[in-house]
Amino acid sequence: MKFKSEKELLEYTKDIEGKTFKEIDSQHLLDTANLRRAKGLLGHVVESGFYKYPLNNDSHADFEELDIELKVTGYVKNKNGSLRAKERLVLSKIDYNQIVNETFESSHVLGKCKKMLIIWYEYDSNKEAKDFLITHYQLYDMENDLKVFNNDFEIIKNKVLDGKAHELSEGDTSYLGACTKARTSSDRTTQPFSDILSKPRAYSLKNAYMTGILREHINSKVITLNKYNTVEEYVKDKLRPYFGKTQVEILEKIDGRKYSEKIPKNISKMISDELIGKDTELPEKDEIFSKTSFIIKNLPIKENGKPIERMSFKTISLSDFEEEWEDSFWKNYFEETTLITICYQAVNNSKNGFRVLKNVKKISFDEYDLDEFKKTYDQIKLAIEKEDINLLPTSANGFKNQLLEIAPKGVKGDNAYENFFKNDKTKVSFMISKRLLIDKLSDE
DNA sequence: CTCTGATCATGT
DNA sequence: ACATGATCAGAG
Repeated sequence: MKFKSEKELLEYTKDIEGKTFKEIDSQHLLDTANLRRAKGLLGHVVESGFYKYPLNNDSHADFEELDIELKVTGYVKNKNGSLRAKERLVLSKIDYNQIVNETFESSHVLGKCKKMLIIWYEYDSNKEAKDFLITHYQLYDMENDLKVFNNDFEIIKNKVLDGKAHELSEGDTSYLGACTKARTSSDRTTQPFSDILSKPRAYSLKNAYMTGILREHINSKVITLNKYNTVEEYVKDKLRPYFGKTQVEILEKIDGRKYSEKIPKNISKMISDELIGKDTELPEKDEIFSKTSFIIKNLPIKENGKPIERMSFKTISLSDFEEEWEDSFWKNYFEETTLITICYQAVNNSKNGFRVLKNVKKISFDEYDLDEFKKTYDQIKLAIEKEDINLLPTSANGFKNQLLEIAPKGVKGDNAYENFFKNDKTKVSFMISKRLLIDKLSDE
């Protein structure tokens, strides 16, 4: 079937809403396939069954005459009813040897994926794939976020130019990710400015971005112009007037109160909440926040720039460890998230409250980090399996060169590690080790 | 000092 | 009432 115009294509596509894959599978692809791991199969079903296209693997856009690429992707319903993309959307492969000669405007990925018809279905772990329900479709155009894409593209390109393709991480960028794409985990490829072999990667629209555009589509929200290319840029902009000032000075400037006596323990957090915004308010402040996964962090550092503390993350619960690492929440979390770290320097070993706003650092995790984190994850699985507190990878009890630790959390009188094994009373969280932080902060 | 379990202040 | 982000504080 050929379409003469976008309008015609969209008109035809209307009928797909409300259908399950089984209902449109006129080529009976679902009958023979062994589901579950058959990636891309649902896309093929839509392509051949609904649009009556012969299956192709060439590099042309699916609706070639319109330069529109077809993408079929899932979302899940959160407990509170909101929707969230199930996965990142993988675009074309990154050719490390080519990217260095490209701009985003001239790139292969933009050529193929600038406009996409995205078909959304509701993923439901209790259903078989053939029964997933298609509920939305949208014509998506990268043009709307071109500034951010350009910036992301340059970040990826620059890493390759620096001979650091092997250090790429999805957390490096805002919307356009460089996700791993290998047939096997040992698959490696060359890069132009280093002899180190690198994991093959593909461009992707990051999970948080997909969630952003889905929600935008459903709420038909008016697109607010976004002023910033990265969260880091936003944060630096907001903090600009305060660099070189102490925490107490900054807070006094903001709220007019004096803090000479008792310093609130969370003074850095009070400042970042006020100047940058509380996490829940951020999506309204700038579009960049509703389409990226990031965390604003505060960190005290010494005069030599090294961290004074480890960095903590939210609590972990038993159910987080049911999956294998590859499919786990935490792998995805560390893979995709960017930590925007506001550093306060302890000049003359000054105490909390009297440290000076020094800089803002971006931290993301690469393959090496994730492989190390896996060890911690697997160790926790083991501890759970054996129900043995002593096996938990704490910093004291863990293994050598551990980058991800677990640490207690809670209130006075808690017995944190004991509680971890009682699902409903989690009192344990992840912390990344100082060693890793030192490494991350000294980058550049 | 560093290490590491414990605890605080606040938000939801 | 409990999770979160972050610092505190005793041991060594």
